[in-house]
Amino acid sequence: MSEIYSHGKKHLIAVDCIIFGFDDEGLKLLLFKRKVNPEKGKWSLLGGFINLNESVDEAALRVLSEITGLSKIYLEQLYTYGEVERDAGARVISIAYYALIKSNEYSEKLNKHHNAKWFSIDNVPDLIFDHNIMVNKALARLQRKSKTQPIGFELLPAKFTIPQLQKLYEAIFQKKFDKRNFRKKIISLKTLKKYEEKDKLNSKKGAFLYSFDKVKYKKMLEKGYNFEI
Amino acid sequence: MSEIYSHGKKHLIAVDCIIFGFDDEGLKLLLFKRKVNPEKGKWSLLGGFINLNESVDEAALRVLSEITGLSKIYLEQLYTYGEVERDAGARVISIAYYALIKSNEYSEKLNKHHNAKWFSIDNVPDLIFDHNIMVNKALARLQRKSKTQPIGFELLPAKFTIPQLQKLYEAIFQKKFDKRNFRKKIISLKTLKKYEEKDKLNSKKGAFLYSFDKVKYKKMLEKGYNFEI
DNA sequence: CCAAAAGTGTTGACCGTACACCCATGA
DNA sequence: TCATGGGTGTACGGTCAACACTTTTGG
Repeated sequence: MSEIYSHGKKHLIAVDCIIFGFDDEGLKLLLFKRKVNPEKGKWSLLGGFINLNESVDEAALRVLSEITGLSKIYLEQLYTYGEVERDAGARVISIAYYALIKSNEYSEKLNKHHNAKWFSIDNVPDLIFDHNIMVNKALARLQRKSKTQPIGFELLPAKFTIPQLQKLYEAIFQKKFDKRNFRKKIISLKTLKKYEEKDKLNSKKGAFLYSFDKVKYKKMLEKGYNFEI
Repeated sequence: MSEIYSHGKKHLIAVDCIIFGFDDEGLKLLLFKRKVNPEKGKWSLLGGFINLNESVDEAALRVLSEITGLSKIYLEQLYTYGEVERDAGARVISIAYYALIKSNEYSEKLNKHHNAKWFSIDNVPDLIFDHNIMVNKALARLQRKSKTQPIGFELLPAKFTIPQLQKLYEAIFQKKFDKRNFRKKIISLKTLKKYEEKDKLNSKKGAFLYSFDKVKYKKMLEKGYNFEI
């Protein structure tokens, strides 16, 4: 090893995951009751240290799948937090990731086992360290990305209705949309496939089911379409 | 220290800086000839290890100001690169930052001393490790941010002309704009202050000088203005 | 039969884009 | 006087935002 490397100081590096979910009640955040000191018993994001033989992305994926049991998760690096005193226990640099989980693929049983709980995005409790800052940044990122890319689909089941999709976007952007304009915009993207089936869970009339056409979406992205609503 | 921290493995953490500059010839990148093995003699980004007693942001700023002699630099964290084998010399996790430098405040003499050289953004050589990937991501970020925030100003002297500003935006977005539309858009933002002086370096007629009004700009950002051209 | 959610079109305002000529001046 | 870059206005088309009524059907 070149001498320059031996002069570098070594650090503890963690990953912390902001886990978003979505259901009838709106956008949710999965939080965990901390099991160790300091700050034992307080709510926190899911975290873990990075091993020597895994990449940072792999570490985030490992931590997530250990807890959720899911392997196909939308996961994206958010930001790295490196203040010296950010963690009261030791100097730890934390690389934050955010994940989007399809709630219908996630088992609620896991929560009791891990002391976890879903919180509504507009009712997030005080979290340890700088975790509230991470959550705010993740929400801002989700909003920004949703304007140009349909990542919101990652939070919905494979088949969904347009009113359901609208509720998702209203939850992400925290504002209401006109349903005629919303439908018009979504349809104009030509990336939805309509089914004959209806979902009657939320209304007597029933709403047609749609799915998302990934091939058409990729073409759309290349052309530089703007998903803004 | 809680037991959990002592189980974490420690890593070498570096910062790497993508340094942008701008002059008559266009958008530039400051690159350095590597002085150590492996890859000695190849071009690379400016980098350094993070000390135990400094935050990650502070480390990036320290590395930058050691080289450029500048202290007021626009600096923003870009992304963290954590593949196990990304650095051929050792397992190093690198936190990339990008910097915008006003070329008139930067002394060209510094370059010889540090084996550094400015490269045109559309003529970047092969760099060590994953540094080309970092550069591409930084340019994409600069483009995206420039659509909603006038960070391009960080690359210009305090007083500049509108044709100069247009050249900067054309360099960032790598495409030409209609000068009437550009001027109209920029003026409509109402964040420029016009001076009576003219700059005659680039034309016989001379172009009026402007400066950027940060107070008006901040108000604009709160209202959510779109800087897109 | 009625409550509740799904579905449907039109219009005006604004913004982005395309486009051509005159002005000032140093050489 | 002329070559060079600086400066100016208008018209079209597309996208966003506002707005109200009909349809379906389970209870």
